[in-house]
Amino acid sequence: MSTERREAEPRNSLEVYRRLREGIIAGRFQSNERLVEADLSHMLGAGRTAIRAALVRLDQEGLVTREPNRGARVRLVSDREALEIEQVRVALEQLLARQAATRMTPADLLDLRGILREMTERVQAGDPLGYSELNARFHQKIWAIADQKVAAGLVANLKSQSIRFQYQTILQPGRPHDSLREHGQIVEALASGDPDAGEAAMRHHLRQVVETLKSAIARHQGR
Amino acid sequence: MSTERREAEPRNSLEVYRRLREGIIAGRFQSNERLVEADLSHMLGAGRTAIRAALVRLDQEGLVTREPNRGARVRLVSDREALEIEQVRVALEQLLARQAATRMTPADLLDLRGILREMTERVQAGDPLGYSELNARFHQKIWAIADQKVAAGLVANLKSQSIRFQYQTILQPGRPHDSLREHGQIVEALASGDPDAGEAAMRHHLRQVVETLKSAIARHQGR
DNA sequence: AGACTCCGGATTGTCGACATTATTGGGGAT
DNA sequence: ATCCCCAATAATGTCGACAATCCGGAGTCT
Repeated sequence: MSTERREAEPRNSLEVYRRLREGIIAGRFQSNERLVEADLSHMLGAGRTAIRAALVRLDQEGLVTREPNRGARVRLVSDREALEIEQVRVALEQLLARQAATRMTPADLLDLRGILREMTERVQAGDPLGYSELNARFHQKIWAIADQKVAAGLVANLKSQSIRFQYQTILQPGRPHDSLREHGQIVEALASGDPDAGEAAMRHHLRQVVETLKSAIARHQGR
Repeated sequence: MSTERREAEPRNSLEVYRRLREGIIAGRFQSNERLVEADLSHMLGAGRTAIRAALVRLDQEGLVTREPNRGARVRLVSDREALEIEQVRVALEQLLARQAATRMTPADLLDLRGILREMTERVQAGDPLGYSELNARFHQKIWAIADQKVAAGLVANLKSQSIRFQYQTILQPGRPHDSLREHGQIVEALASGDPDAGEAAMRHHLRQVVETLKSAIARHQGR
């Protein structure tokens, strides 16, 4: 068990949920680690009631698995499932890009170009982690433009589930360069206002991501 | 408050969850009806603890909304959101159809043709409700063939959320006939084993559904 | 009359205690 | 030594009681 000090009092169950969630996503728990209610209760300074409610939510959200009478653990998503998730992401982000193309304002375009410029800098600086961060912001910006809460919510949730694989693609040699080019194509397609073009550019980008992830996983397994 | 008799004892919280869920989907609660924990507790013969856990789950699932200190209600999905959900469904079912095309066995094809035949009978018999039921089975069969649990799970969940709109399209005059033809095209495309064709046929079908739903909602609002 | 305050009932949120269920480890029989 | 059974332990599941919060209405002041 970790020996972290007891954190400041949350006192309400929503706060507990947020902390646990954040902790899992940030990787402060081992994958598949058991989440014992009493331990968490002590660690977070909240009652078991709040912990339980949070675990139920996280279970439904897919970040945690709970077996009756056997407690909860951090959910370990398999390689296979990570690929499935990425394929769903392809489908959903196509929809979002399509919608974004028809709704984009000049201000949005400026924002996207700004992010793209920063991404270029990160690639030139050889900083894949910084690039990855900007990459996330890029896509989130598109979700915001598309204004489809349902799709955006699902994609965001899926992303949190597959967080363990987040650097599997961008750390492949040569990938940042290609990725950057694909993002440029997305911006241009969206700028044209053509939904089909936006969808196509996004599809092309994310299918590359899927392929890269596939080979990264295959290599990883053969080890 | 409803005056139903107290149902047989569930005693465990999973059972409570299932019953509540089933009750909401079956429409046994008014849309937007308050779900008072004490009432449900008495109605289902379970403790408030179990009720609470179930409500948390249903909240995360999108079937119920909970506001802090203000309790839970059956979630009312707006017309706008129903359209968003249907669009997401288009995206996901395209993926599923694409995958199904590459994985389908002769036995699967026979099953699909069988369902299609029954659907034809229902149309001829002028039985839109029976048709709707078979329609659901048709799509579920495709999900099973595709063997993509993530996508299938999301679609199923979305469907339960928009249950209130389930007959909005099929009850439109002329719609069963068109719908039947579209399903036939889907089967043929899948039979060819071509993923692009499968995806295209499904897209065509579901975009029709979206358009039909859109006009049904518009008509409904102008009333 | 209108707005404001404050009280009482109803409902949710939290806690601690207890019941129930899995797991683990030891002891004995074969 | 190996297997089986059972007790001890640890964790989860459930319940009842109490605290905190919200809502509506009566009463009051302007």
